[in-house]
Amino acid sequence: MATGRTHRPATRSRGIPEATVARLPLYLRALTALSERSVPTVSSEELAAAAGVNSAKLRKDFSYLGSYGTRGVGYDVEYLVYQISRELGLTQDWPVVIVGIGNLGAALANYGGFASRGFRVAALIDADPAMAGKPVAGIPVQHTDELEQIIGDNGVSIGVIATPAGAAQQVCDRLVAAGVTSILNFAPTVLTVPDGVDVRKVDLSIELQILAFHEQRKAGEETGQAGPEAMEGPEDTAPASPARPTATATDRKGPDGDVPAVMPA
Amino acid sequence: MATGRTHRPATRSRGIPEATVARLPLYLRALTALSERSVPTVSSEELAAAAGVNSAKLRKDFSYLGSYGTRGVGYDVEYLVYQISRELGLTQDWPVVIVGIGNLGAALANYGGFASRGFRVAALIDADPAMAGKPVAGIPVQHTDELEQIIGDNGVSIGVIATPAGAAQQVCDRLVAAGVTSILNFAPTVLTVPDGVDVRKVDLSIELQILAFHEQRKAGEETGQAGPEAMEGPEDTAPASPARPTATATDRKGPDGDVPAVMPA
DNA sequence: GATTGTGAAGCCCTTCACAGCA
DNA sequence: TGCTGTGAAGGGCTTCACAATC
Repeated sequence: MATGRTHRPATRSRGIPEATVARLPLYLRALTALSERSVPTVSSEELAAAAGVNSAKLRKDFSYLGSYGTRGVGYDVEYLVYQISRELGLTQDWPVVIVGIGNLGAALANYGGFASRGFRVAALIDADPAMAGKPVAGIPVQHTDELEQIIGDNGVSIGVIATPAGAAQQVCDRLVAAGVTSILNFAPTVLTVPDGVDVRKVDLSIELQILAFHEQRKAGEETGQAGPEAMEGPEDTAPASPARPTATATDRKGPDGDVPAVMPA
Repeated sequence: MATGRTHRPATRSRGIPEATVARLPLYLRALTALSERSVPTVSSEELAAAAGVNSAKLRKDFSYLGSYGTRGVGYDVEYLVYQISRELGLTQDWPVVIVGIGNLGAALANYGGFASRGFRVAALIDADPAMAGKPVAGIPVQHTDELEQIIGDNGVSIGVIATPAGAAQQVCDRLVAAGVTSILNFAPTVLTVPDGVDVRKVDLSIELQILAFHEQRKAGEETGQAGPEAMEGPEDTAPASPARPTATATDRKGPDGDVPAVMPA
C-alpha cells in the first residue's frame, strides 16, 4: 500500500475494520460502473471479481455495514451504492483545498475522480506569486497568504499537500491551525500533527521501491539464484559496499550467507 | 494504504514480511537524511521517530534483514543505508517507462525521487501524436506505436501507467506482452495480469474517500452523534435514499437503528 | 548503563465452511 | 436450489518485555 495511516492506527471505527473501510471505495467504483450499465443486482462473486478481491472477504465486509443482500439473489446495485456512499460520508459535500500547484497539484485539480465522489475543489493555493490568478482546471490559483482566510470562509476540513518536501510541514501546520483535520500528503515527508488530525500519505517513489524489491527477486529466481544477496556486491554503477563498522569474527548473522564479492552477469 | 498488492498477496518474500518490505523505503529515506547530515549512528528509538513508526516494530523489521545493529550503541547509518538499498534492489539501475503523459505523467517524469533511488526514466510514451517529440522533463515523448520497441531495446521491466481509465488495461496488456513484469497503476481500474506480474495501485480518490469516512465520524462525535447513520438521510444536495428493494418487516438488521428521515443541522 | 534482537502474547484480518434464508 | 451472512479456524503483524550484548 502506498499509504500510511497516522491517526487511529488500529482502532475500529464504529465496529468497521480499517481494512474494510479501505476497500469500500473499491466496491463503490465497481458498483457505480454496474449502475451505469443499469445492472439491477449483482452476486458477491461477480462484484468481488470486478473489485479484484475474493468473495468471502466482500461478504464479510458488507456484513459490517448490515444485511444489505438477499440470499439466493445477491445485492441490489442502487441500494448498495447508496449505503456505501452514506457510510463513507460521500452523500455530503466535502470542500477540499490543494496546496502546491506544480505538476502534481495541477494533475490533482484536473482529476475527475474527485468531483464525482462528493469532493469539491474549493481552492488552489501556491506560494509562487507569479501563479496567483492563473487558472488551473478552471480555478484561479490563490496565494499562500490567503490560506487561513480560504479555509475559514469555505469550512474546509480536508487539505491536500502537493508541495515540495521542504514546505510540507509548514503548510501542514498552517492548515491544521486554520481548522483542517484531515490531510492527504503527497510530499515525501513524515508530517507531525496533533491528536485528532488524520494524515494519509501517498508516496510515489515508495511504491516503485516495493516493486523493485519483488522484481529483483524474480530476476534472482530466473537465474537460479536465491535472492538479492546472490545478486549484489560491488557494482560498476553503485558505490562499493561500506565495510561493516566494528566488524568482528562472530557478528553479521544475516539470514543467509555472507556478502559475496562478485556480481554475476 | 494507498495501495493494493495483486501478486504474492500473503507470501513472505524470502522470509521478509510484506509489511516490512513496505516500510523499508521509509527507513531508507530517514537514513538518507541522517547520512546527509553526517550523523554516524542512530538508535532504533530515534530512527523510528524520524520514520514515523514505533521502535519495537523497527527493530523487528531490521531483524529480518540480519543483525545490523550494535547493542548499547545503535545502527551505523551508512552501513544500514547500503544494506536496505541492497535488499530493495536499489543498488542496480531500473529503467522505467511512463505511459500517459498528461498532468500526472508529467508530474511523475519530473519527480526527483525516482532518479535518486536507482530508477531511471527510460522513456515517456503517449498516444497523442501531437505530443510526440515534445520534451517533458527533458525527455522527448514517444508515440505508443513504439512501445514494444522501447521496452525491448531498454530492457524495461517496470512500467508506470498514468493513462485515463479506459486505456489502462490495453496499455497494461501491451506492456506485459513486451516483457514488463511490474506495473505501477495510477488509473482507476482493476488491472488483470497473468501470474508472475506484479501490480501496485495508487488511487488518489480512494485516499480521499477514506479520509472522508473518518472526517464524518469526527463531525458526528462533535455534535454528540454516534456515527454516520445519525448524520445521513435525504439531503438537499444528495439524491434521496433509494427505497430498500423487496423490503419486508423483518429485514434490514443493520448494526444500529434504521434509516432516520431527517438530517440534523 | 544503554540498546539491540527476539520469543511470546495478543490483535486484527482473512479464509473456510456451512447454517440460514429467499 | 442458490447465495448471503457469520461463527470458527488460521495466519500474519504488532507489541510487549526481557535476555543478550556492547
